[in-house]
Amino acid sequence: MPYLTRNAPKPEPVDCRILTAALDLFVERGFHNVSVHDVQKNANVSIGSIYNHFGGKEGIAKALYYHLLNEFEEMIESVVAEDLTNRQRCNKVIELLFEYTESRRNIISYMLHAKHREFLPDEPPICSATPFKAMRNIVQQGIEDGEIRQADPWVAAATVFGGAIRMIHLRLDGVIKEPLTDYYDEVVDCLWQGMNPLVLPESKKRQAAR
Amino acid sequence: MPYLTRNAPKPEPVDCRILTAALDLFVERGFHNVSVHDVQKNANVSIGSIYNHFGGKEGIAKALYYHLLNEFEEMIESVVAEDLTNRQRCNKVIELLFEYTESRRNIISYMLHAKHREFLPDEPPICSATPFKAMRNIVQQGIEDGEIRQADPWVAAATVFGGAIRMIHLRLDGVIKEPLTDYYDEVVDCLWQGMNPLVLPESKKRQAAR
DNA sequence: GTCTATACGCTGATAGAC
DNA sequence: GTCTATCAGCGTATAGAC
Repeated sequence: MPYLTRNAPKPEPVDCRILTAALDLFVERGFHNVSVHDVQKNANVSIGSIYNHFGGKEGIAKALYYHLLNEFEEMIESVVAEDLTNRQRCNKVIELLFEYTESRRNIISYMLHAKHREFLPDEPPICSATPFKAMRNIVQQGIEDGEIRQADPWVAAATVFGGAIRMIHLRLDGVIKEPLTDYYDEVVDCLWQGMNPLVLPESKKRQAAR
Repeated sequence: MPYLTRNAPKPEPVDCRILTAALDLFVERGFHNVSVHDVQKNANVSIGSIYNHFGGKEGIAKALYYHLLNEFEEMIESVVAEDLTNRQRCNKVIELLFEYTESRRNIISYMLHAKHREFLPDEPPICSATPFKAMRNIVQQGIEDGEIRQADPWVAAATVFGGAIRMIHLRLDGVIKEPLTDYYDEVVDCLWQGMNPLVLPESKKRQAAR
């Protein structure tokens, strides 16, 4: 199931209906503002089914989390598998994240916004989960291969993906009105070239030295 | 009250005790996992007082939000008031955000993590709030003055502050172990110079062209 | 303004028939 | 495995004394 996508089988099984309904509701209202009854109604299932399948509301959130994390991981892995430079891999990841923010908004929103500590008490935070580790690895490899500037691993990864992730947040919050894909080229340009002006006016050069 | 700081008056008034207790609890457990009784106990106040002062749990969250937003705004404004280039202002904002992530962790955490849509139904998302607007303005001014690379306003602002904000998230989640202030220099370096290696190996130049 | 005690609704969860 | 009906507990909010 590459790239977070998955052509759902025609007759959606019960599990799937529950997860889909829950995802939509969780994203729209927030985990704690959704009751099991809400999910039940939206999924056209009985409460009993929900408890049979997932053992409760937390169970749903948990399953959803691991499922999406897994799709996310496969997406990254498929990028790593391609024959690209690590810099190109970074760009590809950003491109895909932007695309999926547009086409599968709720998936991205759930993974990004959800405070997993609230329903996965002793789970490590999402930033240390494998897909994010894989993203850091790409950057790290890029540094070792001389394609990417030498820098502390955390700083490098945060710089490479931070701007894009920020754009995604702004888009999800409805602050940015245009599709993210429109911004892709400029985002990667700024990312690799830095925010220094191409030609620094003489008058500013001294002050900017700092 | 500059820079998010405020030397509290010795005998803390009731309102203040409630807000402080609520902030700590909200950050630690999440808004929905905190009951009014919890706040009451932690603040050494009665439930009645809470309802008299803030009208309920949402009222507390709301007051807290506006209060901190205000402090945040004053912090930005004080930076704008300084006699600096806009680039230096950006750096200063990042520096201060890093410092306060270390010294006043909960404030930053509340503003960054809290899903305000959940208790402020018809409030615009925080990213469009005035302090963030002010940050974008600094970048915009920098562009117009030729200190900062020409780019779409959203992209420029996201690139300038995205990496730093990402670092803050990682630090708040406990993924980064060292104080953020240790990373400041490298973060701004990467930000302004971009992630291209200073010397690109010949072998990579062709591929990296993309 | 502050407090205690109380009411009421909602929600997560279970029991038990089919 | 699926469903309906029902329970028990928590959490918000209020009433009313001080």
